[in-house]
Amino acid sequence: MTIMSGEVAPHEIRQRGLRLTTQRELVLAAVRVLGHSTPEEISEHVRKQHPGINLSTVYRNLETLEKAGFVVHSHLGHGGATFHAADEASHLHLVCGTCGNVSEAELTMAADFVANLVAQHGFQTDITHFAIYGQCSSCLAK
Amino acid sequence: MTIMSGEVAPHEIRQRGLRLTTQRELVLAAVRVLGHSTPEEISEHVRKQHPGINLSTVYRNLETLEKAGFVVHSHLGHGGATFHAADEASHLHLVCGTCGNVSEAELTMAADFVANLVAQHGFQTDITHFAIYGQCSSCLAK
DNA sequence: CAAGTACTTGCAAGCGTTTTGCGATTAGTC
DNA sequence: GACTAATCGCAAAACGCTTGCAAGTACTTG
Repeated sequence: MTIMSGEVAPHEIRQRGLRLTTQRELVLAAVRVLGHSTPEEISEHVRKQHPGINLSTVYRNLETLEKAGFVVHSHLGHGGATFHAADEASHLHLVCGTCGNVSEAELTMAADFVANLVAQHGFQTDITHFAIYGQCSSCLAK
Repeated sequence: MTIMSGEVAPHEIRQRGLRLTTQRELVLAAVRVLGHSTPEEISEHVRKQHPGINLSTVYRNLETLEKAGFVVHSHLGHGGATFHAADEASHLHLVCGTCGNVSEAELTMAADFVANLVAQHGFQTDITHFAIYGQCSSCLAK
């Protein structure tokens, strides 16, 4: 098995006090394989191996897995949340309000900004959680 | 009438090519009075003067008023959008993921960050559109 | 100022997403 | 193997917002 399979070691789930179920294992594996993905996409992916899984089970497992620190969610656009593995290298999400495109930027771009907020407001920012909204270069050019 | 009433001059609506209706006038006035507010809150406020207004009318007017440049919306939390007057002094919104509190910060805090994104990605940011997510100082202290 | 037209409204229904109540099932424990 | 609490699937509901439609109204025009 390659890393891309999103392999889940059974004991890592139990180690954090969660029960190991087929559904939970597959939801975590799907998040790891898919990267940023919506609950809907995750459930579609899981259904390839476990056709019967219910969407509400996906939601409940995502919530449980997030509490246990396996996954995190962020808000990229105006729609729903997307989930990704907690240990996945994170980045900023630049959402273009005109064309809807989502591009990525290095976290270092925001380092000073984040430091400012800590220094002046005592606020510890997770800059990846919400999208950065604006206009992309190609839409600005029009 | 004081400024706090959110007074709407009839001709300012017509000047931008919109028809003047009681509902439209009251929706704009409500946004000006309430500051950041959800469509639901806006409709409740309007109903004090015009009980019959329908929520869909509020949504449609917010959309129209936004296109005409009277109001803008932003995404502060995980729920729906909030609206405020377009000419209201804008600021960053710091949303605490633990206590849910929303505080404000100066736009200047993000000036370098915004400049970076333009310089390196050609991306013109509206940093006020989505909330800045993290943990506030009092929640961090716990 | 009366008539026409395009815009706006209220209502009801619909839509996509997320949550919840509940009884049945199952994982982990003794 | 039996017990108990967690988890599951299902159905319904909640939520936030949108849309189709017929009736009503603001502005224009003659």
